[in-house]
Amino acid sequence: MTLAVAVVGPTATGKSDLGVALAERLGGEVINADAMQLYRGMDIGTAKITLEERRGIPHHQLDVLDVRETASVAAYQRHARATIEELIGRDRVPVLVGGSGLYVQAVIDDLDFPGTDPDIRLNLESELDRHGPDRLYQRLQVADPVAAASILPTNGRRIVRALEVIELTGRPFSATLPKPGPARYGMVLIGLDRDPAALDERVDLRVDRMFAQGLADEVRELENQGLREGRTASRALGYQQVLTEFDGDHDLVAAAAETARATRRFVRRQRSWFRRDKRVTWLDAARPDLVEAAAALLDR
RNA sequence: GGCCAGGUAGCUCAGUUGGUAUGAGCGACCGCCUGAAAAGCGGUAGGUCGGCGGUUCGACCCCGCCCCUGGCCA
Repeated sequence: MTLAVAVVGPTATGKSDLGVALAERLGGEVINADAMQLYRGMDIGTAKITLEERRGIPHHQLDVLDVRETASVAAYQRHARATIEELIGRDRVPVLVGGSGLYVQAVIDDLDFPGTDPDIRLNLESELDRHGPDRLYQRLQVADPVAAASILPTNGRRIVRALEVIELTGRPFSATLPKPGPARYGMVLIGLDRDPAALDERVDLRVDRMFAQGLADEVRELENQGLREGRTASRALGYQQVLTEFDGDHDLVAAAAETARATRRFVRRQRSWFRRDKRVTWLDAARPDLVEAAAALLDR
């Protein structure tokens, strides 16, 4: 008897619907693993599933952050795991659904996040802003040659984090993802994908629909709630592009086109993230017997 | 029909005062990813420089003709 399942893969493939269907079938509940769906009020642009579409299935880790708050994998890991363990305790099947690869991995693999410090972080980041990554990278080469070897000299973000951890813990921070072993909670990983050209087309349609449904109004409303101060939320696909147009020509057609382009790029990054995880069994989301096929993977 | 501008990478365009195209942005493909991850970062492949002829040691660049696109004039 399978204890837990995760539905992963690129955006716009139909993960949310499959998640609900599986939860219904298995007596489960959904745990969101989508970084941007953590935010309250970001509904249209994140393609958040409606209450009706949830069909009574409880959804967790959804609408838990204010747009001004910065998301955090480490916090997500704690909360998602707590939720999953609570569900297991009640004999409910956890159905983890989402396309944020790092978030999924933080739940099912042994990732330990060594902490953070706002002051250290701020210092490093302002140094990055002022001088670029070169000298920070040189420091990293001295402090932790192993980490430096696995981080590109141009990747300011990773360099800053590595230096932060080293300064904070006094220990090296190789910052390499663990090799995937058996997934925590015995989780079965189902990957959902579609023919690339067909998915691109779906993305275009979905973006058009988002704008038709009032994405710009949603962004305007969230702007009043501090969206621009939100480090994570203001970068979300669609939101980012609309904000840019608010600052410029107010050309929503351009915003939509740019959102679609960026989303297609995102799809490719998601594929390359999940593709390498050999624990994932892939299903074509277009197959008519999708739910049955997915359910069949869980019988053993 | 005449005049002008233009035809260079899949797209939009730089460029070479004649010496094997440093091409750029976007796109495509591939990859990396430990507290912002819908973020951040990297790699690779694409060109008989519209066609044919000529001049030249050598032409994408000069000359001729032709084809195509856009504009103006008739």
